[in-house]
Amino acid sequence: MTSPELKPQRHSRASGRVTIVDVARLARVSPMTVSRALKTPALVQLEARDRIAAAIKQLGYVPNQAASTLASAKSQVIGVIVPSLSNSVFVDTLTGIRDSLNQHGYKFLIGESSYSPDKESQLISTYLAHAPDGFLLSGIEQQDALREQLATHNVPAVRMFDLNPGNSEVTVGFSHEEAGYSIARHLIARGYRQPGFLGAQLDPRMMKRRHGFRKALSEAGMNPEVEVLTPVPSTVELGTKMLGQILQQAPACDAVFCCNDDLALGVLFECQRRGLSVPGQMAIAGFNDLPWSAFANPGITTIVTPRYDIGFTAAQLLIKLLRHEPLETTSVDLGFKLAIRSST
Amino acid sequence: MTSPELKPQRHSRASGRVTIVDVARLARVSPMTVSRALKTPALVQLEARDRIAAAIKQLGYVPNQAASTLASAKSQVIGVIVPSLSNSVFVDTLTGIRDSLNQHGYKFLIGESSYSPDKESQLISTYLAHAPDGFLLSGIEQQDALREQLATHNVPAVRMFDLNPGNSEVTVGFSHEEAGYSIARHLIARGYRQPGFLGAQLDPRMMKRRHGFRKALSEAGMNPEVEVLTPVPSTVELGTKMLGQILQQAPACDAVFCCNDDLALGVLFECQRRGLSVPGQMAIAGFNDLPWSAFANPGITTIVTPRYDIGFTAAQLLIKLLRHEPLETTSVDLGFKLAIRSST
DNA sequence: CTGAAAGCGCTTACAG
DNA sequence: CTGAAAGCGCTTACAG
Repeated sequence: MTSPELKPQRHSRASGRVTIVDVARLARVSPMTVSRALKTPALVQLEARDRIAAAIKQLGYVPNQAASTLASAKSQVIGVIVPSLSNSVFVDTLTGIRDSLNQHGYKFLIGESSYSPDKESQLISTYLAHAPDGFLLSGIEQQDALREQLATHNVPAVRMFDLNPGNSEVTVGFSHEEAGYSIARHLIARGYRQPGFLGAQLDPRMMKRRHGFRKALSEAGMNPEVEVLTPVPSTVELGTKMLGQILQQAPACDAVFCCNDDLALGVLFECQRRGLSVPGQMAIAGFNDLPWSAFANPGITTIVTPRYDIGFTAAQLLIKLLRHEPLETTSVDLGFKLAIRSST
Repeated sequence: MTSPELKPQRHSRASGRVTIVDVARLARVSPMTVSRALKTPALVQLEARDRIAAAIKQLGYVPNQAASTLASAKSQVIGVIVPSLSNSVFVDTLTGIRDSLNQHGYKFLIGESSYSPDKESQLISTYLAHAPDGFLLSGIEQQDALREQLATHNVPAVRMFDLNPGNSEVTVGFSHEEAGYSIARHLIARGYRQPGFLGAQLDPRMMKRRHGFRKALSEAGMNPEVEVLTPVPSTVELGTKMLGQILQQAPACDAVFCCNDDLALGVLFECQRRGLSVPGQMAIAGFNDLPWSAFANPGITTIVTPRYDIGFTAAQLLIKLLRHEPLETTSVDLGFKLAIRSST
């Protein structure tokens, strides 16, 4: 006969995983002391610390982040939303964010909004389930519903790539309008008579660059209406097509400002194909200073954007917010640089 | 006198967050039924389901992923490690992974190993704290310690970008050696006498492409020793420099195989600058078919790699593994295509 | 400097 | 189809 005391065991849910309790037992301390040794070692006696370290190593202990998040209501995760990963501009920003967050033990979840406000809101809803400590968002044109959602969940956010003076939302970027303005001023100073604008994607920041560009032309008494706009993403291929389109519209066009360098590269290739000398018959200016721009033939005049620094600075500001440290300003202008090269 | 029963409340840790209990109360069901309505709605009566949905909406309830992960030991998170995010090849793979995982409710953590096995192991250790359900790794040359770690934690992994026939590790990619071989065969068939090799990064897959390239030259009785190798990452700028280096080493070199298209673009610009006609005086072949390759002037001959499909397929296989479904094969060869254009 | 108790918000494993 | 109880592995809030 089997013992009637030997009931089948209920609720056996052990994951087999090594836990803080196992480490504590081996190191002959309480679980609480192991937790302290990991988070605030200064509060734990050196001897105990050594025994704990040895036990962790021997057992191959890895802390369970889910348990930590649940108990502390802090996830050490930052949600990052960028418009696109195919655009190396945003990858550079992610690198800046990573370099900044890694120093402070934060991880990040990367989301790609494809420039869609709806998708951005949706991603943020999904990420909220992971209880992120904060968000890094792209642009300043978020939907009201999104603002409410962030406020309800009490999650701080920093906006990147634009400026937002006079607004309480923390923003890190530069003035796209001024950048477009300065390209136009440069082309005017060089003596081009009919500069045109090539715009893709048509996101808000691109439209601001366009606005600055048109403003400078108008101020100089020149025609600001020479342009080709399309909502599709900018690529080299698109640039090759847009050159033909703008020349058809304005045969006298002698310079183009491309809203991104990949468009500019496409224009350059197409000029070569058509036997148009650059900058003699067609000047080309781009935007962002992508890695190849300086090495093209000829080198492409462009706006150097501080995208790595935008990511790094935005992350630093977010960490300050999380620590409730005071900020000097809510709108950080990192500026831009006009790089004049042989294409204009 | 104040009542002696009114003790100060201990252990008040309420986060203020809306929980499943709040939803349950409002919907007049148990928390368990709310949980079921979310995960397995078919098991919940339609009326209850409607009341729960209304309560969720009214309260703005968002499930706490940390609590779910802790209770179920399933995180719905996949760890993805790629060598580099600056290389658009891997970004395309991430897009494929995303398209595949999103269908099944998984999120993913992206790590960048910078082609370093040490960094890869380190990232995986960090990610293990998040209890990922699985990993998608790049390459087949992982360290033994890493294999052990994955085995200990019982986390399945799929390798990407290479082949691994006869091995039990699941791998999705194509043969880099065959790709290098086919580029060499093409250059030989076109009549080039002294093809050279330009290699950057020197990662294992690049070395396999080189091996295939050299093998074809040797078989044809040609000199396989014309090459420039450097461990730095491939860029357009690097390509402009490497052309000079290989011409110095072998002035008769009349064709180059670049281990990546950005190198090829740099070579093209430098040829233009030096007045070398392409392909007349110098033929150029690249690798990967980056977005601009077809639109350069001339279009660049290259190997079209199935990088989106690699990501998509690898994620599909991982999901099968997680569901303990049988796989037909452990090494999936997605192949490659030789795109012959005007540069060769 | 250390530890016992309680709780974070879910899901598992039952029982009905 | 539904629910009460227990537990996942940590950290908080005390008390010493």
